[in-house]
Amino acid sequence: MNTKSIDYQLFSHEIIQWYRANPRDLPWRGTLDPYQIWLSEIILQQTRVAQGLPYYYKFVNAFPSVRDLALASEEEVLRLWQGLGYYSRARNLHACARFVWHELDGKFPNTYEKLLLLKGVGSYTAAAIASFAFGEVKAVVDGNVFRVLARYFGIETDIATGKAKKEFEALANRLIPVDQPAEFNQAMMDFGARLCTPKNPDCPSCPLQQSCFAYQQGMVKDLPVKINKTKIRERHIHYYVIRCGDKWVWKRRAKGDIWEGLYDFPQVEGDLKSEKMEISFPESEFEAKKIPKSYRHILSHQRLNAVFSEVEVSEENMQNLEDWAEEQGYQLVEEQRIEYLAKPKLIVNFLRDQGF
DNA sequence: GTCCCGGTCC
DNA sequence: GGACCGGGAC
Repeated sequence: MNTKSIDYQLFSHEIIQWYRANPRDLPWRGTLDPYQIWLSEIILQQTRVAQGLPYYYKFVNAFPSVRDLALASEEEVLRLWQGLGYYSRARNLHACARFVWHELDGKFPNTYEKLLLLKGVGSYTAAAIASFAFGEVKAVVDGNVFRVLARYFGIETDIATGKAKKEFEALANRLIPVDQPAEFNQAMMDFGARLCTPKNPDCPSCPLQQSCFAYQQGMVKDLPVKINKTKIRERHIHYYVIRCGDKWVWKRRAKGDIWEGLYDFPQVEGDLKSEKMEISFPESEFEAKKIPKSYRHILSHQRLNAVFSEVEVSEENMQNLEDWAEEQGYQLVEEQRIEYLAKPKLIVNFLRDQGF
């Protein structure tokens, strides 16, 4: 860190001044309702505002209060979350709403420490709710804050480490003014999202340029330091789309893999993109028709290569199919109910190509 | 296509 | 520290 004496007040003052002139107009700002603030923060975890915004509207519309969310089913919540990714957020959101409604008399915890005990609420989200809804003096540290502080103060600690988390939280909590914690937190995030951006930050119009370590040292593009060592796993999946009459065979994905709780199809997975990945039916031989188009679906840590085969089962084999599905833990779903299943993006894309 | 972005949990 | 998603910039 820059060891020259640090003017904490100058930094905080300038950030807040900048924010007052350049606030983002977001629907959850201006409310003090912890439910709406919590909802927006969970949706925005790992998600850009532009992507999260339509989901925020869908959710406040469908579930205007924590009670409405608590009384919904998990399937309903997952379906509304469909396409947003990181589905554990939706499962935790629902579990948390139930907890608040049934165990806490519908009242959100009102301190940072108590908020931290909620599922899906970590240090960032707890600080956000505590400061925005309850005026607690607790600094948020998200990706924006890491970047702004690393650049301005010249901190070279790898932000992927636990050490960095402690270090940046300590610094942010020294910077946050006791008389306007919420405004400071909003300001830091907006400043990082709109001016001090990851690529091509707008240094020429930055009010902190003169005292910014990175700018003065020509290190803006080198900070923050983030050592990415996530290795990407390649997977090959052969999906079987099995139909009988107007019923389709679906599989609810289990714990311990991607897309937990969402629906896709019976599948076989192989190391190579072998044509040999075949699903085994009990007795009858059903013909699988390969769909020519293959799909590549990229996650942060996996590359999925998916192919699909269609299996048309004649109606006289319905009972046979039902028995087999039951035994395998699959579900038969009528065609008109498919749109209500929560499905991964890959499956939504596939269905779209099939005309659904 | 390739690279980059981001909170919480286990 | 690694697993968890999808989209946007280039």
